[in-house]
Amino acid sequence: MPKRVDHAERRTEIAEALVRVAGRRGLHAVGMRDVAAEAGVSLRLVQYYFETKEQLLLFGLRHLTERFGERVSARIRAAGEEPGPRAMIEALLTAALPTDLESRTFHHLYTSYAVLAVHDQALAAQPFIKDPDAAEAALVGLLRQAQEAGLLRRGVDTRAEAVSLLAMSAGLGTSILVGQRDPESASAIFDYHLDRIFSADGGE
Amino acid sequence: MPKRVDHAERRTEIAEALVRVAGRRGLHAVGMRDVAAEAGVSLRLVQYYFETKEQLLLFGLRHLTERFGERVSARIRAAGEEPGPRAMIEALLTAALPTDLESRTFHHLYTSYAVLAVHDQALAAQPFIKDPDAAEAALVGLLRQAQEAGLLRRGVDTRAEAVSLLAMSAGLGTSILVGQRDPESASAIFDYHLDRIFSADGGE
DNA sequence: GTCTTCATGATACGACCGTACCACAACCGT
DNA sequence: ACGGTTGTGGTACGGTCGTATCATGAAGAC
Repeated sequence: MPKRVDHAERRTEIAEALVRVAGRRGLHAVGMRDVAAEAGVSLRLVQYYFETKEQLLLFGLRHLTERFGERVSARIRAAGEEPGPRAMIEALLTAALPTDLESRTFHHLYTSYAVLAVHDQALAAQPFIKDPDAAEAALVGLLRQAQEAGLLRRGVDTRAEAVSLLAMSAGLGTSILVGQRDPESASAIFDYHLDRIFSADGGE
Repeated sequence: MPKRVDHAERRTEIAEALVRVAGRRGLHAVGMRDVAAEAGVSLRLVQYYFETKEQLLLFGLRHLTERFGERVSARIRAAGEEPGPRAMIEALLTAALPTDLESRTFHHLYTSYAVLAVHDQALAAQPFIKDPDAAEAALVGLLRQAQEAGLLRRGVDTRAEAVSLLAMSAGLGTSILVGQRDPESASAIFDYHLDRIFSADGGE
């Protein structure tokens, strides 16, 4: 059986098994044996491709964020052939909400990692900083673009609005996750603010 | 030594030990033995006052939220003898930010509990719903009050603004917690929105 | 003054977890 | 052809964790 194997691919499969089982039972409840069983390989192999559990977790986090970033990008592209800035912003914000299983899992695990990162400097060095900064930059870019096109009301601070909308997205996402709020009401909140930011004649 | 002892008081002491050690090392890394050592009692006693670890965690969460609720209330009362609605709202929002050790611990542990609650129905039944709803109601009340006093700009939706501000508070809090943002910039965001919500002549 | 109940200590148990070790089969380079 | 590297399985080890058990001293009840 042992033919040469693509390590990167195997690591990805195992990382996806980690994400699946962690999404089902919670990251705190996941052991190497669970990941091995979910991936359909032996415990030894998980050890083989990831020397230690910490490395597995790190790789899992990176994989999770990459996959979700791609998903959000795809959603934005799917927002229309020639989407206006407002539609793109709305797509960006709602794509980040935990609506279906995949986005729920992402929110759940990303938050789990964030909590761990508070006391684990290896995790703290991971994309908790870089990744949201990229989202913020993208959102600021979209708002600036809309502003220069004259679509925004007077007095709008694009940076402050971008930060606010992303913080709201995170906060509302957690509320949805724990069942306090539903996705529709969160979307309504976004609409409220985009109505406020964009001119009445619409950015669509 | 064994004189009669106040169970409630003892449970509170142990719960505070739990909060302290969980704040230092993370909730996931806390065992009964750690709590016992932190509280200066034997492992057996922790078992005695809390039959099981789950009960300890539940009680710890309740204690944490109660204490923090009192803290926020105190901050609001301290916002001035006869504070305007805007000052009270600002106090409410900034008091919830993780600025010092206690508020950082609160944010950290509350988030930890929220993550656990995703798959633990005993935790899901805890104040994750009730507590933020109370905060939302309070904030809506303050905004309505300001609106009726003519302090708000036209077109402000008090419910939507309350939900947004609280979601922002949660989102910004997490950003601060993981070191992505500092408390001052978060306060600036609140100022930006309160400037927008309140009339130019000020609600102060 | 006994006797029950409360509070506390020490320690043992069983399970699980991450990691390490050992063995071996299959492939590749030479 | 063959020796060394690579991939894989099985399993054992040491530690920790939550919980259970046993024992016992001190305090209140009657």
